[in-house]
Amino acid sequence: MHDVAALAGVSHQTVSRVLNDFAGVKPDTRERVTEAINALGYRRNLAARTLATGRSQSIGVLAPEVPNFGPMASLAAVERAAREAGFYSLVISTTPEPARVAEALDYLLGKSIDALVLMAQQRSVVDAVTSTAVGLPIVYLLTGGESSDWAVSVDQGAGVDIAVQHLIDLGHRRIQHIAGPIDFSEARLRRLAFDRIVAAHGLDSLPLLIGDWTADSGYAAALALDPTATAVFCANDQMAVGAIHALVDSGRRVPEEVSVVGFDDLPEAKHSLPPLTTVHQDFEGVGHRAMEVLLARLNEQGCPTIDPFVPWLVERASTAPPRTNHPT
Amino acid sequence: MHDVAALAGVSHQTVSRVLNDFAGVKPDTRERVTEAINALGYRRNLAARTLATGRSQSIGVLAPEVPNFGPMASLAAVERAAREAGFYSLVISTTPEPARVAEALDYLLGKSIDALVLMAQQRSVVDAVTSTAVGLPIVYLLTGGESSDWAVSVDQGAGVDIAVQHLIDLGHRRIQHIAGPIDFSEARLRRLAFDRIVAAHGLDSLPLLIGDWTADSGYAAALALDPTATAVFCANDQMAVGAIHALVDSGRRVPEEVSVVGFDDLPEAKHSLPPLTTVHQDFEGVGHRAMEVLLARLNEQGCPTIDPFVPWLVERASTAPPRTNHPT
DNA sequence: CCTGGTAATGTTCACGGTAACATTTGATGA
DNA sequence: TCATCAAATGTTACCGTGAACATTACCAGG
Repeated sequence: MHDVAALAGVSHQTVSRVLNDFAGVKPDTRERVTEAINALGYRRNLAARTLATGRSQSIGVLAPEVPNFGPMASLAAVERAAREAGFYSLVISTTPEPARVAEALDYLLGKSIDALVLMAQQRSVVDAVTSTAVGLPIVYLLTGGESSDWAVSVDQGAGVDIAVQHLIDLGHRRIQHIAGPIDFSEARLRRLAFDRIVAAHGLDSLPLLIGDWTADSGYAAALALDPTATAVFCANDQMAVGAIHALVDSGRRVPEEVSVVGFDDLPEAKHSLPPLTTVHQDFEGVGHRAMEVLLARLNEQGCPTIDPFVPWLVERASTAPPRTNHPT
Repeated sequence: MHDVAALAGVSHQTVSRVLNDFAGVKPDTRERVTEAINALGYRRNLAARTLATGRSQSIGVLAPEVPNFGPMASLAAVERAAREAGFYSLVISTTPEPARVAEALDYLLGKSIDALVLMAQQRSVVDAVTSTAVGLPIVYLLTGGESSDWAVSVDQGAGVDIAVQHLIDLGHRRIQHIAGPIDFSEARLRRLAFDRIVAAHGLDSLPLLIGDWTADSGYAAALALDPTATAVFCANDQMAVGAIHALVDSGRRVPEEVSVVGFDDLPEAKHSLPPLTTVHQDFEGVGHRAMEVLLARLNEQGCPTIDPFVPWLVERASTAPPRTNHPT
């Protein structure tokens, strides 16, 4: 910066003023400085800037390490919104072990982040962070609405309700659930909601199947499907795709013999065969909203209520009335 | 740090030595300092450290903004390998416009990154970077092997060859290609390789169809498929899935009437109906190798040859001999 | 012509670490 | 006992920027 100042014949502070768009710099001075900057290919040192100001103009994002479509879409939206607001995002992905979370958090705090977006699918991650983080605005994402303050979330219960209600409306009474890993908040919430609505309608309770979000695990789980079940509600689309494959492999037709519902509405869901009936979540909306909330918080504007996003049903060909109940 | 030093009754420099694991600190002094650190919840300021040392112990990663599975998998591998080597990764994703790329690069350089991993799917991005970046070790990823120096890549030509050869071996002679966006190096390379092998075998050249990597675009492209084509080679799995959907929708059976081959071998490819014959790429391997190369470069160890990864064919049910050529 | 005031610019210091060098401490052997 | 030397620790300067304050330039009005 001093080189630039020397070349432009001004002090380094004037250069700083030009860089930061301060008023009160004569146009021709400004131009001389700009020229010098370009001539020298000067680029300001952000570490020094951060050190001097105490702020880094960047928000930390603690993200899950497993790159699933949903979190990635939300993450991308967060990053875009951050950039549009003049912030850079410092993303660090971590597995949910407390030690790893603490380490990641240490790094982010050491980098003087101005705020934190916590994309935590597991309760343990939230706990690890809340026990550490201090004096920073935080917004929670993907927690399934468990922590109420400053949490942007999708109403999982509502999503499950419309999906299962759809099956019930079609006439299904033996519906089985393939859940995600139980340590995931979303998996737990979906499972609880499923149990609740099944009980509310007095349907038979079939054994719970558990997968790990992958299509492979959905395939494996569906092989163990109750032979009398006429419908499967899968906790995500990938498992649903795997389940359909398993059902077809074992000679059961979808949707004629077994209906399958997914959750997420991945871009590929509509091109699966049969096209997958599923619950649409606005991943990008969640990410975008999270940044809105965070910015409001940074500007000290109170943000009283954060309504959860309400997902909706996308009805496709993987669901149909059960044969057994409604013979043609 | 001075507070810590005061509490432990030593100088700040001794604290620094403890933090950096320097030899020559008496065990009990070290312990006192450690205690003081914990007592005060002290965390060192990385901006100051970076400013003082000139290095940030972090490598910048310029990644594409569209979160496709492949790049994401490679990215995750890069991050993991970086962390294992004691580096943090500073990921910034950008669209390919030169201005945006330059901006992203500016940010990374301003952050004093020690090296750069460039995940560039488009030539324009590579150009924008090479015209700017100076004095930094760079490794190129996903460029399809176009820039020869320090580029880690998958041999696209080999992948296309095995895929198309497979179709030819089955007896297909009218094979159409659904390519990705032509500004993507990978799309271009696959298309060129396809043209080459088709010409080499003297097969008929059918009109080129172009998609944008999405299943939707694959669906749209396949609707325009040549009626006489007996096989489609798609530049990625998502478009292949969309293509199968379109073919089935228009009453053509897969693989009985039309064979479909994809590229990438996404985790879901094997659960598509019919399971997708495709070319497997080792995305994680590429990411991992990129970091190996980068570390070797940082340590001034010459890294003479970087062999491209060779993809392989995964044969599944979406391909079969053509009916017309080999009537049963 | 001088005064007052504002716009433009310059000077100094601090941010929180690390590196280089300076100093103190403590053990060893003549 | 003291010289010697290495180990342990302390002191000082500096990294590149921005904030606060100091200064200079310039203009208008009495």
